[in-house]
Amino acid sequence: MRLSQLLVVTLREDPADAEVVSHRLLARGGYIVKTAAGVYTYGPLMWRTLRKLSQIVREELDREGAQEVMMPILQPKELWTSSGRWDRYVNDGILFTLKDRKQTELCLGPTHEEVITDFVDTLVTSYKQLPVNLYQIQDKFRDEIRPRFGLMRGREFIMMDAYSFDADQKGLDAAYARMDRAYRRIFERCGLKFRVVQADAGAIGGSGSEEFMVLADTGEDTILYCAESGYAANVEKATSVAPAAPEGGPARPMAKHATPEIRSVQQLEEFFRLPAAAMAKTVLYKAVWHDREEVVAVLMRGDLEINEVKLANALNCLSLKLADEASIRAATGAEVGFAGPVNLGVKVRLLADLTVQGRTNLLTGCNETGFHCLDVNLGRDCRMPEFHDLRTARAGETSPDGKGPLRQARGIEVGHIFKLGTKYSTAMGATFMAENGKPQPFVMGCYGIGVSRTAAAAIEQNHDEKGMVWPAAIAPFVVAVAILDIKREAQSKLGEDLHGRLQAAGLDVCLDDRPLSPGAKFKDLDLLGFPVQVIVGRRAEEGVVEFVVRRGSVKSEIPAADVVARVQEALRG
RNA sequence: CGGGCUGUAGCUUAGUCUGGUAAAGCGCGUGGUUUGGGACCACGAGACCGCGGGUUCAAAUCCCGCCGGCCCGACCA
Repeated sequence: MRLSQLLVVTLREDPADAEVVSHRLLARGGYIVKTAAGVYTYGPLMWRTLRKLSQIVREELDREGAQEVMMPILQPKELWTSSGRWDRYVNDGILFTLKDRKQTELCLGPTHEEVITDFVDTLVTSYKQLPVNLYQIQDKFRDEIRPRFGLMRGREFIMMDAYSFDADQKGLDAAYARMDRAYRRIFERCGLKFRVVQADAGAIGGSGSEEFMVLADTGEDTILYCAESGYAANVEKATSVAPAAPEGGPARPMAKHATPEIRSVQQLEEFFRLPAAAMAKTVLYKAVWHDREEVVAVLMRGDLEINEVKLANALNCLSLKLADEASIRAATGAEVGFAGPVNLGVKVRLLADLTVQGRTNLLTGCNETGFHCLDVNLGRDCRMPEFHDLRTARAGETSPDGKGPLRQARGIEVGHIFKLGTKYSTAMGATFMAENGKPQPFVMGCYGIGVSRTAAAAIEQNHDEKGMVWPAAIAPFVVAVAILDIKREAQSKLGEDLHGRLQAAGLDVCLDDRPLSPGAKFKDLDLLGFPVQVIVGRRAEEGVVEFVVRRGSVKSEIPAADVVARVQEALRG
C-alpha cells in the first residue's frame, strides 16, 4: 500500500477538544474524525486496526466454539419491557429512543440480551440443541451523560457481544470458562498488559462477573489487587479486612451532648477527642425504584466510606443519590449534620455497614439540631439496622483473603464477562424442553469486548512524546518503507524493491512515497506509530538503509538484503 | 440534571471589553529553489464571524432566544 494513495491526513497541532492521549493522537494522525459528540468516523488506518482487532476476536471465539451472527441495531420497546429493562435504561438516561411513523417506540441497541434471547427462544426448542454460544461485532449506542475521551467513551462504538445458552449451571460454568480463556488469549495476542478483576454486574445483572482491565494511568476505573494472593477486584466490588477500631468496651448508658455547630466527623473528633473509628456517621440517600422514591439512612464507621454501588445493590434500586437538605430535614427533623440512628422516624429504612455490627458505645447523631449522642448501642438505643457490606475498600488495607496488602492501579475496562443465569430467559419466558420433558429457562451468560475502546486503550498504554506505538498485532501496518527523496532514482528503486519483497514475505507493509521533505516523513511515521520503519535515504546507492524499531526509537544501518529478515525478527521480538 | 466557559477559513487561534474596511500561523493551489527531523521565496484561493430575532446610521463585537461544543460539579453529615 502506498501512502501517496491512502487517505492519511496528519495535523500539526493538537485538536482543541482532545484531552487524553489516545484521542489526541488518533485525531492528529487522521485515524478518526469527529462527526458529532461521541460519534466518530474511522479513517482507513483506523479501520485497518479495528479489522485486525475484530479478526483476533473472531478467531479466538471461533476456537472456543462460538458462532458469529448479526443482530439489528433497531429494537422494539416491547422486547425491552419484556425483560423489565426499559425503565432502568430510560431512568439512567443512556437509551437512545425513537418513534416510528406509527408512533411505535423503538431504541437503538445499547446491548442485545433481549434480541438474542428472543432469537434463541424461537430456534432452540430442545436440550439436544444446547449448548449454543452466539456473538456479533457491531455498533452499539449509549446516550452517555458526558461522552468524552474520544473512542474511550463514545455514544456510538464498536462492541463484540456474545451470549451463551446452556441447559444448566454446570453448562454455564463451562461456557464462562471457555470465554475467560478466549478473552485472555485475545488480549495477549493484542499485546496488551491487562488484569482480570472481580466486578459488579451493574445494569446487566446476574451472579458473577469479571472485567478485563487494560492497565493505564488514564483509566477511568480503579482496581485493587493483592500481589501475594492474586486477588483483584474493581473498587466498586472490592472487599478488604477493615482497619482495626478501638474496643468499645461494655455497654454504657447513652448520653446526649450539646454539640452546637459541630457537624462533620472531623469536628466531632476534635470536640469529643475520639477517633473517627469510634463514631458511626449516618448518611441519607434518596433511592429510586421503578415505582417509588424513598429516603434511606446508612450507618458507616466514621473513618470509612460508603460504596454506592454496593448500597444500590443492597437496596436493589434503579438509582441513588445523596438526599438534599430539605429531604434530610424532613426525614430526621434536624438540620444537616445531626442525622443519626437514635429517634429516627420508622418510615426511614436503616441500613448499616458490617463494620458497625456488634460495636458498642458509638458516637452518633440523634436527629436533633445541635446534639450528638455518646455510648449509643444499636438495638438498644435505636432500631437494629439491616447489616450489609457497604464499605469502599482502600489501598493499604489487607486483602480479604488475609494474605497481603491491597495495591491500587488504574484500568480501562475493555472486556466484561457475566454469568446471567436465568434472569432474562425467565423474565422473557424463553424456555427449551428439558430431558425430563418439562420446559426450562435457558441458563445464560453474556460477554462483551469494547473493540473500538480496546484500540484506544492500546494507545493509552503504548505511546511516547512523538506519537503512537502500536503493538504489531493491531497496527494498521507493521512496517513502513520511507523513500526520503522520491526524485532520486536509487532511493525510489530500492524503496519500491523493499516494499515488494516485504509484501511477498506476507507482511503488512506500506510505502511512504509521498513528495514530502524528510523531516515531515519522520514526524508523520513516528506519529502514526507503525512498529518498524525502514528509511531509504542517502546511502541507498550503497544498498544500505536505516532500520528503526518504533518502540524506543532504536536505530541501526543495515544492508538492504537483510531487511526482510530483520523486520520479521523485530516483529517476533 | 446543576454551574461555568465557548462557537471567527480545513486546523490552531487573534479581534469582542471600548460597535466603524474580518486578521495571523499551519494546511491547500500555482511557479521556482530545496531534500536526514514538520524547508524557503513569490503569487493565489479560501469566512453569510453557529442560527434566528432585536438595538443602532453602522454589529464578529451590545441585548434576547435557539442550536452545537468544551470543562467542572452532583453535596459522605
